[in-house]
Amino acid sequence: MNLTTAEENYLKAIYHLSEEGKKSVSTNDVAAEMNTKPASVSDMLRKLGEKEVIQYRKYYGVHITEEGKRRALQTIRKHRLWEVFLVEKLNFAWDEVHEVAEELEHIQSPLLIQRLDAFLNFPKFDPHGDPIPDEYGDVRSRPRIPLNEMEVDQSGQIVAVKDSSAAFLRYLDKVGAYIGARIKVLDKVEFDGSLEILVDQKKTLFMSKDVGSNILVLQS
Amino acid sequence: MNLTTAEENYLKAIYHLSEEGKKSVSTNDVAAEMNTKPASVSDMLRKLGEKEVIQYRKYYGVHITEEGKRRALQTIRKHRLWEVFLVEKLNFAWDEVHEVAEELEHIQSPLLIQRLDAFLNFPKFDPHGDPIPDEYGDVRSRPRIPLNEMEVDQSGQIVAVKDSSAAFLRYLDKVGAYIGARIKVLDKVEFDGSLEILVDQKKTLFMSKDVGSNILVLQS
DNA sequence: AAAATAATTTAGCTATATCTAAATAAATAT
DNA sequence: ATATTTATTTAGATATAGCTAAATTATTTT
Repeated sequence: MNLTTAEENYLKAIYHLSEEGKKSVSTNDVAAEMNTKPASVSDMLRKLGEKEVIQYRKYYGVHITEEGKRRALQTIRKHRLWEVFLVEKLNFAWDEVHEVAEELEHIQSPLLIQRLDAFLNFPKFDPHGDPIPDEYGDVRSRPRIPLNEMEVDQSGQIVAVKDSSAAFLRYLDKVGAYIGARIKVLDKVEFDGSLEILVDQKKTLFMSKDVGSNILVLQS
Repeated sequence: MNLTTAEENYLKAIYHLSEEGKKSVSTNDVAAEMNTKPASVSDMLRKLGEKEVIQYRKYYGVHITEEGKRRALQTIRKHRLWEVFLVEKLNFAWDEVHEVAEELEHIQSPLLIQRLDAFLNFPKFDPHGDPIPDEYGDVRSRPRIPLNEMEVDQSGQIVAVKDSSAAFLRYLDKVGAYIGARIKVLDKVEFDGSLEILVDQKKTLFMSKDVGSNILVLQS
């Protein structure tokens, strides 16, 4: 049984919301995430329930099923592989890839994805540092902490961002930070939690606690 | 004003039918080409007429407009660039690419196509030997003749096929012919027009007149 | 020129995916 | 425990893209 593009997008949104720890995901949550109206969501939840990728009880929100999770992870896998392709092969900036990947992820061809994966040399993380699920939906994530929770003198590598809005990504680019950059915490201001960071053993960078909390670091 | 995926597909079909020399393209022709019913075509022609990519007079078929031609060629350009990508980078066989390219051609991102074009080194022909229109819809085609119209002892290179059905492409693969192969006509049987061909200065190949008429050759 | 046939269009239906407005259920506050 | 507020669903639209069956127009045959 196949899902339409719209259904795939809803399922992906429900998967992401489910991962945020809540027991169940509400109609309103989904509407906010998808930028649609709750009325449209109700209808879609009924359909997804019938297709058994979610468990839906009217008025009480939804739970994603195992089958639903599997399918959402397939879509996420495709999205992230295309992002790697766009950045590494077509020289897109990492803040330009999301929209296009959002379209590419719905192309139906298991062979295409297999070949793309091989062509890209089986990448394990996308350009934002998010892990790429394997064919079976397994994800190997790296242990990572927000930059602002590191101690002075500790070092690591930027591997992901929490807020991947275009605005934030552009900001990072501007100040010379990027996924993969090697960093060291030079100073933490006790008063406001702002940080002084050494990037790639060259540049010194000042950032607010807020910015720091949006940057995830693999410690070394 | 944008076209939907379905509208793009109809327009492409109308463009191809228009190229076959007829003055105007009929509803039935389009229905046959698109595997839909004439009733559905009537409706779509009305819409495409309103969007001014075709000129539509009820009961008298359609003419594609300049704007329509420009748009059809953009879609064809995208389709053929993706085919090159699938064959050259992802190692697809040339008889496996059509379906996937049919989906990929509808991704909306001028930047993507620009970058893909550059990544592929600005190819001028797709894996079937068909020319790739440039950004402005200009097409440079090579003069080419059907293999069965060549004389004995003449040489050339296979650059395209007329019938690009999967069955025919598989047949060619099986017998060791391919786009790009250098060939020489060793013999033509007067009785039935069948041919004896030397492929890549190594293999000898016998083929019927029918097969020969489906293979297009750039003479040298 | 009328009749028969073929091509095309229209009308009305289905399915998807959205919306607004109204109705209803659940949660919260008094 | 009742009233208010919030969340959710239902009902009824709209738009796209397809279908069948009936109606209409164009073409061909006699």
